[in-house]
Amino acid sequence: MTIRLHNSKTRKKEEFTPLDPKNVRMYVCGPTVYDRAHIGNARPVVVFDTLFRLLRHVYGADHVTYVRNFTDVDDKINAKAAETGRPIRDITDETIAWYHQDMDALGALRPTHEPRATEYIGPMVAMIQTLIDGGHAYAKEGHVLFRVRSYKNYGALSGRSVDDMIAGARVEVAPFKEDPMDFVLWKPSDAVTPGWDSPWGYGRPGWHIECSAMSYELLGASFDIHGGGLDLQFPHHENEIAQSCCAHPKAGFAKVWMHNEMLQVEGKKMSKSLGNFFTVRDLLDQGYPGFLIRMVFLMTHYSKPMDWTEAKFRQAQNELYKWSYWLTNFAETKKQPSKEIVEALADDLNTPEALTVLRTLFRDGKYEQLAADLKFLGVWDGQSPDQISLLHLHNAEQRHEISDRIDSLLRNLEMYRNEKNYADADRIKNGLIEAGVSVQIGKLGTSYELTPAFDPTKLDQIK
RNA sequence: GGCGGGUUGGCGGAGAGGUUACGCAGCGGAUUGCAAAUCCGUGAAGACCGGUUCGAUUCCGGUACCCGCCUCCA
Repeated sequence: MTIRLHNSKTRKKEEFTPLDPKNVRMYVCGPTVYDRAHIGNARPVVVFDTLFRLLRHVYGADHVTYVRNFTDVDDKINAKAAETGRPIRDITDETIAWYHQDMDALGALRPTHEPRATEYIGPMVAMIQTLIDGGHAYAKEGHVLFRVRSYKNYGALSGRSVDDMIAGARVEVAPFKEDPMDFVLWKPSDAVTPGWDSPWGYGRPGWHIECSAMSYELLGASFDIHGGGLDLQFPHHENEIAQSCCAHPKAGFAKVWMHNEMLQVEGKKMSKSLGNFFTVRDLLDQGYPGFLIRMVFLMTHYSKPMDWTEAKFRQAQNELYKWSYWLTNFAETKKQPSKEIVEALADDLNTPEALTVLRTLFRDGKYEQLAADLKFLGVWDGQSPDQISLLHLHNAEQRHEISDRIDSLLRNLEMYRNEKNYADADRIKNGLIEAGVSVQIGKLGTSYELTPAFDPTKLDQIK
């Protein structure tokens, strides 16, 4: 099995060859933990979880190490602490727990390691010292700055030159900077901001150094894949490369860089002011099942901008709903994923192609394989049609009541049909259809399915 | 202003220099008391302008529009 991945660094699709097939190593930039993850935050999680699943399948579950960090020292967290009066650790612990709940719901496997930045201050300080010793960084006025001009390849990842960026003239020019593009490795803290003692005084790390330090500690100076959202390509990843490559000049740092494109909502950039901002938790609470949210993500290739729309969700729901009727016996299947689905993912994570594979399996009646492939993708894990369609019904008691009500209506419908009283039969049938219940009248009897449009309140209007 | 990406049929969305993507919706048929479901069949595209080529939606250049980053908002 050959995996091919688009490498942002070379801008080409390349054959993936692990440095060590017994230990394939991937690092993905994780969240800053100050609030619930929004829907855009979830895209890289699902994208790289899909890659994680593929790598585990190809190289073996015990031969893949996936690291995703938690940034738990950050000015947004400090601001939240100041605003609420709560200790920082409370806020970050709570947010991490939320993150786990929400991402678990999307079917994302937990990474092998989820390091917190605050637990790696020592390695960060050590790396900063190495950079200073090597002439790549300098301390000034309690700050330590990375000397961008000392790394000749700076800008290679994002296709920019230092001179072009300065011409853009939007960089902060602080008096303690030798060059406007130099960025902070360490900055001073006051009495109310979190800080640690260091050779340069009491302070806290800049944003970028944590990923360089933690990837080094957990994956080594060279590893296979580094991922994250496209928005991180510059400056974050560019700075990571500069730091890591200058601190460990003989190593290659990440071989393959992968960036997922951004997410929009109903055709617009998600923003609080447009009112199209929502969190994963908002969707889950409204009854959008996590596995369907995941399926919506898989409908668009990771390298393309993705639009979250209600219509797209409905499409995913309808499709999975249709399939789920044939999968009830295969909830526990141990069948391996099909060659076709693995090949689709191996081709630069072509998840839309993977969905086409699923449709072909369905069309050909290969239901157990369909179940196995859905499980492999993390899109379905034995959910019944009702769990896919009953959006707003969470409690079993309600469900039971509704099911009794529909059964009773169907008994009346059958009675009228036996009497050839088609007027009354149609009245009930149309009422059920109006309520979003799909009615099937066959020679052997009458049955029904709840469609995604099901609205229980409309059942009461049927006389 | 600088850099990067995108633009495919009514909608979603891929691959491939030349042969049906696929799904949804539509249309026709089988079936049905009528429907639904199912099955069979079917129309529909490649932003615009040039270039390369025997041939381009697929390669190259330009234009328009959209998006992202350059501002520690993913």
